[in-house]
Amino acid sequence: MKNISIIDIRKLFAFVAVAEELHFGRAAQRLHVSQPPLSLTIRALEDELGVRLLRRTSRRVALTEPGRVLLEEARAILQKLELARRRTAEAERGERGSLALGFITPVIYGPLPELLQRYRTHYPRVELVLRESTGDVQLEELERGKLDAALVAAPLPDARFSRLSLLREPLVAALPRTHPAARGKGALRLSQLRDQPFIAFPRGSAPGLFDQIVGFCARAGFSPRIEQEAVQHQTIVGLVSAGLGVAIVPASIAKLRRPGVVYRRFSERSPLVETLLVWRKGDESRTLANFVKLAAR
Amino acid sequence: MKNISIIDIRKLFAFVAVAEELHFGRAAQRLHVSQPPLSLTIRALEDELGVRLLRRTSRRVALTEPGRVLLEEARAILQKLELARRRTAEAERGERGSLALGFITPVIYGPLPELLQRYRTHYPRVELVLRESTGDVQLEELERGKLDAALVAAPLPDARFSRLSLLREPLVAALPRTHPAARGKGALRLSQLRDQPFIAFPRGSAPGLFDQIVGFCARAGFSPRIEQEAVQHQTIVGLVSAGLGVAIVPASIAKLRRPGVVYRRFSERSPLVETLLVWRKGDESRTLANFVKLAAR
DNA sequence: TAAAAATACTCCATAGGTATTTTAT
DNA sequence: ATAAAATACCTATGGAGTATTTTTA
Repeated sequence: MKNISIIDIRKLFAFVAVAEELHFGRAAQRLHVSQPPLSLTIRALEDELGVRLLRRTSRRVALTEPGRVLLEEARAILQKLELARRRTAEAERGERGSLALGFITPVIYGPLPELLQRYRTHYPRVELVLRESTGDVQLEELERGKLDAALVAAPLPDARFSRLSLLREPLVAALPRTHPAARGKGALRLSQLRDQPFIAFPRGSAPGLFDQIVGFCARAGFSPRIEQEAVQHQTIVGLVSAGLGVAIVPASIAKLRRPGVVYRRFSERSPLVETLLVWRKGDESRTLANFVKLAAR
Repeated sequence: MKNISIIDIRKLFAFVAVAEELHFGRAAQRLHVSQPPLSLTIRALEDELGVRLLRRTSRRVALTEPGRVLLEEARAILQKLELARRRTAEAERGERGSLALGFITPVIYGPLPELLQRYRTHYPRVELVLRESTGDVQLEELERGKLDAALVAAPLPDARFSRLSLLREPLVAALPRTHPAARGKGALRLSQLRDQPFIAFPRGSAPGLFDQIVGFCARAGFSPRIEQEAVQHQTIVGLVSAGLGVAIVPASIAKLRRPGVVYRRFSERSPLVETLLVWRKGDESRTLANFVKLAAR
């Protein structure tokens, strides 16, 4: 590292002082050094650049043209150095940096929007990188460091991660407005849907939730007759509104209002669908810590 | 200067190497130092910033969030340092910087425009600062360093300055189109203007030129009868076009075409009006030297 | 001749080297 | 068991000090 061809900041700092004072003695006082080493420092800088920066006589010191140019550059560089220190400190406090966050689709209708908004107002200088995908992919990306945190559905197959429960919500029925069961008031008995055509998502895209729904039906004494499959809840609700069948969805999906669709809660005790915030155990990122803290209220 | 609280560039340089290699050993090779001092350097940087920049295990090195932020800042700073060196070198060659140039009004119709254009195409990164004023003010500002060069009329009252003759031109007559002397072809005899009302500038604004004009008339056997005064040649020509009198002006003013004004050269041998480029003796500015060289063709 | 920068020298703090130990996978 | 970072210790370069000389307005 001897032969680093990079200008020494100490020399620049000294040069700025001399260029501003136009007097070696006063500049030396300002820098808390004696005058002779300061002269040597400036001389060394000039030799290094191969340029005369100051015209000196014993009566007056004046900047040359290269000196004026370097003065401007040097001031900018010194300022940038201070900025770097400040920004690094901000990053240390989790006020600057980036946070890669994965999520599964349904949380768009659940806790995600408000959480994001809250975080962005508290930490506006953190760049949020959002990635939507299925739960298994997210745990994989979390492991590899491509994500810092993820919003997924419980249960978590894996003990490698820390977790925080964000939401526990019951299942509700989504019914075409024309459906007989849509007419009633209050709670609906799940067994009423026994022989209805169901619309659901393929088990692979969210096995936990799928099993909860099927299990709920089983406890009500039937196995749902699934006639249509769609990956997105948005699509499922669309098919319901078209009268192709009924669906069982997490309660927060009811925010997805759509003409022709009626939501009703069940009189049976519904299993609770849980949304988890998960992150790598032992991850010391402060942006992450701040996000988790905000998520926990 | 011991207690400068400014981040050491060597440390930043070392950090960038480690952050890019994510391996102390390889980074040390790249920097041509051995590994132990590099570890100490990074440690010192971390202590100085009060921040952990790298998470190290004996198997892998990873950036922390503050580390990522500092890496970005550090790269920008190192780049800016190289830029500073380049720009200083450019200034040394006179390709960057500024040049303050004073001039008297008439040179706008003379050598100034082409000279400026030529200079700007050769040295586009030099900032040209132009100041218009009278000759005496310019010599004063030149002396005080507020100007680097000036275009003034000869003779120069002062031997303190270096000079270059840019233009030597004769005097011509500016006549109202309706004037009898405007009808002739070829040269005009100055003595024909003996009893005409003259329009001239006050002597104080350009004594040299004024005396040349009056002396020219004296040699033709008369003293001009000055009826109107105007400081600007533009105004003088305007008054001529209004028929208020005749004027004697440097030949380059004839470029100032105006309906109702006719210019004619004199048959008598006209004194030559000289435009000089002047600058401080011993001024070593390369921007100035380049300007002078271009002005000399 | 006087104020200010340059030169001459001395000293020590620290960058950098080598040898070795510790640590985590 | 091994690769890699940390620790320990040594050396020497160069940054900073004091005393003095040189320079020019």
